[in-house]
Amino acid sequence: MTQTGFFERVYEVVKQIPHGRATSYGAIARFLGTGKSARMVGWAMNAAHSLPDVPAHRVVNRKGVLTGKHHFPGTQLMQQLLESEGLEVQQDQIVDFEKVFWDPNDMLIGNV
DNA sequence: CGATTGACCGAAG
DNA sequence: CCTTCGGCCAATC
Repeated sequence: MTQTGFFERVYEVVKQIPHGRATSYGAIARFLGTGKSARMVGWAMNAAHSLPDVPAHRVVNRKGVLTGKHHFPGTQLMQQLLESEGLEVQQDQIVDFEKVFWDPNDMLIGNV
């Protein structure tokens, strides 16, 4: 373990996302310190396909748009998953995203 | 090993 | 609103 790789860190963060919340790639990237390399988070998600504990559907882009829904099986699966968690999704975009937005740092704050 | 791509972000035109 | 560019890093071709 050790020195958790970049991907593992992303997984850990994504797995900590509270139920009914969502975060953005950039937020995670920034939290990990990668900041500008938010793309790597996206790549991590791609690899996360094998991980059952990585709710990629809770990870959206900065605007709260379900950019990665195309990577999910089906067509509305991602949206349905979010709606299943009490979120509102319209036109591939999370409603009141700023209200459901969960910052990884909040995880630390709540732990204190 | 070089070039391309990718579930992004932000700024600029 | 749309396109272009820079950045950052890893995986793939």
